[in-house]
Amino acid sequence: MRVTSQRTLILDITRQGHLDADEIYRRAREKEPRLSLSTVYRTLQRLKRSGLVEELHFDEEHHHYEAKPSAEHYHMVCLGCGKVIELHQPLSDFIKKNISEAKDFDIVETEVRVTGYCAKCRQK
Amino acid sequence: MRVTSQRTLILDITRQGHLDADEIYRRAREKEPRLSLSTVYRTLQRLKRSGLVEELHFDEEHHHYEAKPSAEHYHMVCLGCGKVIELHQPLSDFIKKNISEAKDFDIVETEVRVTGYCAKCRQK
DNA sequence: GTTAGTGCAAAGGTTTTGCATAATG
DNA sequence: CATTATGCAAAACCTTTGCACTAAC
Repeated sequence: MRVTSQRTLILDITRQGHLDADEIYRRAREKEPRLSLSTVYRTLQRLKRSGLVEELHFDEEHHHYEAKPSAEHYHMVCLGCGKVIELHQPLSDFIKKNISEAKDFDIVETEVRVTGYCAKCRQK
Repeated sequence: MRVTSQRTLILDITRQGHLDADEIYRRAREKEPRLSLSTVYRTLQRLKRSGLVEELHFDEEHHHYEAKPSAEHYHMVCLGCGKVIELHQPLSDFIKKNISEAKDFDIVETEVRVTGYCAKCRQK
């Protein structure tokens, strides 16, 4: 896998949080205006396969991406305002113990997505 | 919300497992050949909002849907063969206790998606 | 130099929308 | 009968692909 300026840039941007492909594209073009959207998609796929980037599935029609974080965390999506809150409670130990033993399954990744209402939206 | 033959049919099919919109469409047309794909999409959205149907996010580019099950369960997706295994271990109690207290968040739904390799694919 | 990656434009697939028609309560 | 849902066709949207060109190793 070759190191190109585009790949470095995209991976860097991916560290800014959970962004969708188009947002990554827009931010990347500020630094490298000739970058194409296809390269963004191709690169994200590659980074995902090589395990550097995680693909997230919120409730919207498209995916979001973020650099695979060193510290395990999950996401809560508010149905009221769309805000995404990061969850730093580790769950994977619990899930792994509970599941992989019982099911003989080799877990590579765990995504936990909780939807509901945040404190502010609950009041309304 | 009106009860129409299309809605009843779609909700019924949704009970056959986690299906994508197109598969639901194909199965539904066997019984009601004049049904349109737009109705399938519109109906799934409505059923989702009213809480009767759950939208699942596997690794593919499109969503899957299933009737909200009475018994809590989650999904393991095998990266080797694509098989989806249902997980009947309840996690939500653990998650709720761990999360909603700490974060003041009102949980409506929890999706847990585990990816990895099933017993067969692990051997290869 | 050979191979892999990029940009561009075009195609592919899925989902949404506008509008006239049909069906529900 | 008023209102909501449907079917159809077209549009919108996101993502992928083919190909000639460029850059990395």
